[in-house]
Formats: sequence, structure tokens, C-alpha cells
Amino acid sequence: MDELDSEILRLLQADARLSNRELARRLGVAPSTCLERVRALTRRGVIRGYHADINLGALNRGVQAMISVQVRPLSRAVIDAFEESVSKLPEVLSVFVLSGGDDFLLHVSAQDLDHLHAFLLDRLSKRKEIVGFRTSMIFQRVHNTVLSRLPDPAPAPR
Amino acid sequence: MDELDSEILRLLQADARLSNRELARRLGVAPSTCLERVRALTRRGVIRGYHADINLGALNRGVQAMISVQVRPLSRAVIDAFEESVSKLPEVLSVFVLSGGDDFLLHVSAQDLDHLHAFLLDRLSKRKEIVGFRTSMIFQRVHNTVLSRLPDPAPAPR
DNA sequence: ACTGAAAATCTACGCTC
DNA sequence: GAGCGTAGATTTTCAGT
Repeated sequence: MDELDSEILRLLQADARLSNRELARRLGVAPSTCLERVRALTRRGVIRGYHADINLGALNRGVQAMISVQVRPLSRAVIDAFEESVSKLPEVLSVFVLSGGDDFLLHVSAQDLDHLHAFLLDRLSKRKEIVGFRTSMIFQRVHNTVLSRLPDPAPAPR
Repeated sequence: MDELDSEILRLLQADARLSNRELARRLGVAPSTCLERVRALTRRGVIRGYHADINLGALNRGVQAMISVQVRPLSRAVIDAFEESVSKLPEVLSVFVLSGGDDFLLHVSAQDLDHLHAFLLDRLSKRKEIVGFRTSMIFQRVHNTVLSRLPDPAPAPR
């Protein structure tokens, strides 16, 4: 992971459809060099994929919410099963497994408030393992699509 | 937004680097047709961009947390300023503006626990408008990168 | 890591329905 | 207006250096 790799990641995070040629031009290297770097980053799992970012409104998902969930018993089996099944629901954008007061955070979207309400009642309230959940509406979201590499951690003192 | 458009969105969410030719082949239409559809979707703002998905570990961001924040006074000026400045911090992946008990939710990443701690102390604790915050570690995240269009809302009764 | 050339793809434009 | 096919321009890809 040298400077060139970091720059490639930066540019592809900003625009995944950059042609290899254009990428190479901006980095000041030959296209073949650039191509090999991108392939190596993909092979190593640093680049995990390329995804189009779609306007949620156009997908009939004008309403977003965060739902914090507590489940019991707090066993691996319950947690894994909950995460697995809930992440398949069409309304669910992301599932976070947390420490602390809540066990899960669900980022969901729905057509409107009625559908969100229906989702809460039909998909969550019925689950036996859920002992409580709290819903917060999302008014706005700012997403950082381009992430820089953070400085290396300082070595542990000895 | 017909069936063809929805399919295009689905395929480009799964793999934004699909060639137009391959996209057309999978949809059973001519490449020129496909290209025009994609352009129209982009022009209308349905497609907002294309982003590479990078392994956070490779960016020295092995640790993730959710931070719920309460600010006062709850005025537009305070909210806008907080959102604006916090979204620029390199550790911040996403900022959610919420209703309910908390005003913001910050999704952040850091090199390790030490750096996360430093972030909390140096970047949040010092802010006068913050009256409280609570940090939850993220053990795991499942992200739905391919979102289908939800059914149209039923028309309002009259 | 670069160069060059063959293969594949992109995309503008004129055509048909 | 929406989709199609073609051809010229561009890009990708992979030798060889």
C-alpha cells in the first residue's frame, strides 16, 4: 500500500467508472501499470466491489429510519439468526451488530410512514427474541464516499 | 421507471463496472438502447454516482463505532453547523440527522481503540454545543448494496 | 514499469417501427 | 419517441522489453 495505491483507491471511490486510461493519466503512470495495481488491489481484497449509488426516492424509499433493537437471550445463535434473517428484508439497508446498550441497529427505508409503521409491526414486533426496540426517523444523511487512509498506528511502547 | 430501468439499477448496484455491452446483453436490448437509458437515469438524478467499495481495514480503519449525540440549543444554525463540520472529519463515514431522543448519529472509523478514544476526547468532548453523547462499538456490519424498488404506495383513500 | 499492437468496447448518428 | 445497427474513435489487454 504505497502512495500510488492510496491514490487509486481515492479516485475509484470518487468515481468507479473512471476508465483505466484516465486513471493512469491522472496518476502519471502507464495504463498497464495502473491496471496491474488495480488488479492486485482487487485480488488482495482491498477493493471489494463497485456499486452504483441510487437515489432512494426513485426506489420508492423516501422515508428512512434507524431502529435500535435489543434481543434476548444474547447468545451467538440468536444474534446470528437475527442478523441473517433481518438483513434479507427488502426494507433493510444495513444491519449493525453493536456493543453497549443496544444489540443491533437497523438502517431501513420505506415508501412512507405507513409502510414504515407496517414494517415495525409486521416484521419486528412479532419476533419473540426482540425484547425492545426504538425507532428514530432520519431527516438527513451525509455520506462520505471517499475515505482516505488513516495514518499508521504508532508502534506500541515497550 | 419501467421494468428495464429497474433492472439496470439492480445490475449497476451489484457491479458498477459492467460494460454497457454486457449490461445490454443481460437485459436483452441493444447497447445503444441501454446507453440511452443509463444516460436518462443519470440525467434525472436517479443514478447519483459510482463508488468503489474499499475494505476499511486496508485504510487503517479497523475499528468502527456509532456515536449518538445530543446538541443544544436545537436550532437550525446549530444543527447545520454541527453537521457540516463533523462530516468533514476524516474518521466520520456518515452523519445521520435524527428525530427522537438523539439529534445525530455518527458512524465513524479509526485505526484502533486508542485513536477512537482520542477522537471522542479531542473532536467531540470539546464542543460546546454537545450536551451528551454515547458510543457503541460496531462488531459487524451487513450492508445491502443492491436495493430493489419497493412497490408503489397505495393511493390515498378518498 | 513501459511500449505497442490486436481485440474488445464505446458511442454518435441515421434508420425503422 | 423509443429502440436498433453500424462504423469510427477509444479503451482494454497482453506480449515483449
